[in-house]
Amino acid sequence: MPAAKENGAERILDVAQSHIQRFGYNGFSFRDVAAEVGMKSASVHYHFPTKADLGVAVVKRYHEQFAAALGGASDSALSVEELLARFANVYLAVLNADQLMCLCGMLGAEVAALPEDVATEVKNFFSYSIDWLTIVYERKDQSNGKSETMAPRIKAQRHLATMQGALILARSMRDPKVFNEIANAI
Amino acid sequence: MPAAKENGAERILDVAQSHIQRFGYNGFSFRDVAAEVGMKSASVHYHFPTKADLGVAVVKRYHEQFAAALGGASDSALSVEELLARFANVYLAVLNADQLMCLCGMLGAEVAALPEDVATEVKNFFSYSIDWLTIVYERKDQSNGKSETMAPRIKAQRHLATMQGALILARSMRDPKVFNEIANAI
DNA sequence: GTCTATAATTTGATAGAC
DNA sequence: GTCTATCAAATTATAGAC
Repeated sequence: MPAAKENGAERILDVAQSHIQRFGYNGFSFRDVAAEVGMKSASVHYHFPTKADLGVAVVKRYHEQFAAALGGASDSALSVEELLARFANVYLAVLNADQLMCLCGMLGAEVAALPEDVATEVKNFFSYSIDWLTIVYERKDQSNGKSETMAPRIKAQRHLATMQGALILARSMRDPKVFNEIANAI
Repeated sequence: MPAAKENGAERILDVAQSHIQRFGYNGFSFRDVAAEVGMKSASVHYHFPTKADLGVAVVKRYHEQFAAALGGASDSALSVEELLARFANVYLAVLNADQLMCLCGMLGAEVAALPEDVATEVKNFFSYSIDWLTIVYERKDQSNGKSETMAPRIKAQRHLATMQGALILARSMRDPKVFNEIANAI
């Protein structure tokens, strides 16, 4: 959520994130970002010396914002259904923004082409997401008494995979409804 | 499946496909492909004048090979379970090859950065995949009598999304097991 | 912090010899 | 069908003035 007044570094992060979500890590340049922010590429290098530095900063900030939007998974004030709905809504906000991929869904696909620092941050984001969902599914299993055959962590992985794939499908089919249909089907 | 003896165009398609699956459309160059094939970039341009031409050819061939490996979805000699297992096995072969993305999963993420011709072929591939899975889920609904609330097409979309997302997760986590766990959980 | 200028490399693509 | 040679543009990155 871009605040009303942002410093140069923040505006660069906003634009860089949007470009990565649209075109991928290899699909944007310092000049692209600089032009949209309203400065020259040398000024972007002042804030983020290398492209890997910029990539790492974008992913770290995204991770933090994502965690803030999700809140705690063991928050007992919310039901399991409310927590999963919140998770879906965070993804829905991403898609509706401008038919964007999840930042880390995009970078996850490209992971073999990323600087190692950036790839590590992407892994951290997914680890966090799986941990969050695992806690929710553990609570779900506890609440309904029947013995579950599938481990909560596997359910969490499947849940996350379905959301990421739904974003790819919706974009590829050029039909945002596809995401909603899949998200509601989970 | 690269045959023992291939002409220049086929070898180029093999290498280009592998590079796209690893690094994405913006992550490979004519020179990269030429070097691995053992020729010069000008020779690649002889076979595929533009990068978009090469991209379209790669996706079309992938689509054909995928369809051949899947076979007919209404093939009554196979059970619904066998058909879904076959679908999963085609994806598994992709991942095991060398921790690759599905070609169209990668291109689907990058769709906003693709030439329109290539984006159209990606959409065709996903339309085909959803149609194939929809037929299988229709048969499944017919065989077990209970009234289903979720339309077969929605189930098909969800199934496909989960497979694509599972490839992203497995690569990002650098753990191929993740794909198997998710695929078995469907 | 932002600029101009520029270096060093890579990229997609073409011309023309063999 | 493949090569050498080359081009024009774009890319990441740096040096130094303001």
